[in-house]
Amino acid sequence: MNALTDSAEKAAAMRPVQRTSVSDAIIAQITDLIERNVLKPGDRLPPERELCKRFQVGRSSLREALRSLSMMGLLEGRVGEGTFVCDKGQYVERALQWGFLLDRKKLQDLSETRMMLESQNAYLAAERATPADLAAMADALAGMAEGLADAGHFLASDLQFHLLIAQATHNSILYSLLETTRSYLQEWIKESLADPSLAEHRAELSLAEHRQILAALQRRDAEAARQAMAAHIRSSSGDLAEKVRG
Amino acid sequence: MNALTDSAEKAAAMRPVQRTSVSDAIIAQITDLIERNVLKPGDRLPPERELCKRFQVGRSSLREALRSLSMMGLLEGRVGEGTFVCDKGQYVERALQWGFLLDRKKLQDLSETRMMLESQNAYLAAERATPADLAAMADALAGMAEGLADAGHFLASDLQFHLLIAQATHNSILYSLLETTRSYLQEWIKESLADPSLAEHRAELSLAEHRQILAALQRRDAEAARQAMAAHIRSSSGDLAEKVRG
DNA sequence: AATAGCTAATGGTCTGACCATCGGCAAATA
DNA sequence: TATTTGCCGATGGTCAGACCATTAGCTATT
Repeated sequence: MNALTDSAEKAAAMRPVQRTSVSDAIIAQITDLIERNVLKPGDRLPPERELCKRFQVGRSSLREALRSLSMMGLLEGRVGEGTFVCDKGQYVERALQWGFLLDRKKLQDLSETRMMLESQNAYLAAERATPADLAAMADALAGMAEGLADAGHFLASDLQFHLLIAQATHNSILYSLLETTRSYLQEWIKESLADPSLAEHRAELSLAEHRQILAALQRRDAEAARQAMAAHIRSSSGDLAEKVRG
Repeated sequence: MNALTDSAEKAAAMRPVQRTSVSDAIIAQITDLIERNVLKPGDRLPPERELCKRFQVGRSSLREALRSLSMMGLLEGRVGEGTFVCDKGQYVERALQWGFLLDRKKLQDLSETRMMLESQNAYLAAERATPADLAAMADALAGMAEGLADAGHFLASDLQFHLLIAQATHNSILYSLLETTRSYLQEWIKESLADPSLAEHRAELSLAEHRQILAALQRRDAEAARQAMAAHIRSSSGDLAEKVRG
């Protein structure tokens, strides 16, 4: 054995050297620029070939960095136009999305999660919704009433109503989570309403349930809003659950 | 004006073509393989040059894909050895790198989201926890009691207790969400406990609160469990909230 | 005035090359 | 024999140059 490897003190004294990859360095720089607001949302970056000269790196390394930043939702590349800073500051939201990207297929779990998010959002929205928020919800509800015959129109207004509630919480993360879970379930929701025998009855019932929710929100009755939303999801996902099991 | 552009029907009939980039296609394929567990954590991918032949793409595109996957914490490249599939835990570590992107509003939102997840998980856990789950929680609680003096030990057991509750919901998505939100807040939680003047008092208080939660879970009293958890989070995040505002 | 065609700029992709590092093996060494 | 040293092939990391598809903006034609 070497004497050095035996000496815990000396071994501790020399740490592994810091080996930073070129791409990581570029990522760090650009991220820093965005964070310090030197690069503002919507701004256009210099062309790749010029960035190569500035950073003194090859185009491969630069592109790997830009690609990663695009994947994180910080940048967006458009052919023939340039590379732009994204306006949506969805850093965290995007990351949370990755979190359960791997074990989807758990429709049941997802449905339960959605129910919890929706009802809790209703609770918070009752406390925080501005008059403008409530007005927008009323509009969406009117849209649903108009679209009773048109499934597409009805569903769009339905979705909008739920998203408006999430928006009224004024919590971007809760909104993003609901949006994501909802988007995963959207396919099945569509299918369940595609059945013409159920559609009409369900649409009317759904409309009534939404009215109750909105009424609770307008009364600022958080607990009632939560329960109304929970009841709505339960009733509307009943067919869905059967479909999943069948 | 062209007649076609005036015709809403015909315009609606032809949608924009789907232009999928090569890298995105590779990312989708590899992600899918990992999801379906064909590629297990620790597995080694074929060399880049061979992947190029298999995917029939250039090395640039392949590397941009691998780079993005590495950035998301799914893969890890080691020079001279190969590219390996990460276990899911490594993802959090990478994600923390972006922790500084959190502004105050986001931090508050995240904290609120966590509170909602924790309390709702407690509710569900009260209904579903198995005897084994409850025993594990009791162990974690004992660990906290042991570590009253050792902040590191205490915090570890604390975290474990909360994760065990999430696990007891037997809902993988809720667990994953809580795990992620928690990991983001972990460093701030650490900071707030780092203040020695507060630490001792808070630790004892925290222990008592955890005992109440566990008691509610053992009684299968879902509502009590939720409220106990909510109270705990409120009390333990009080200092945190002040730190954020200051 | 509107349209079609041209041109330059730009991101996307491919190829081939070189480098630094790592694992393993054989030769040299004690 | 056991350990160390040096070498070699494989592999990820990086670079440079080229070509392609798309886009915006300009120009000439109608």
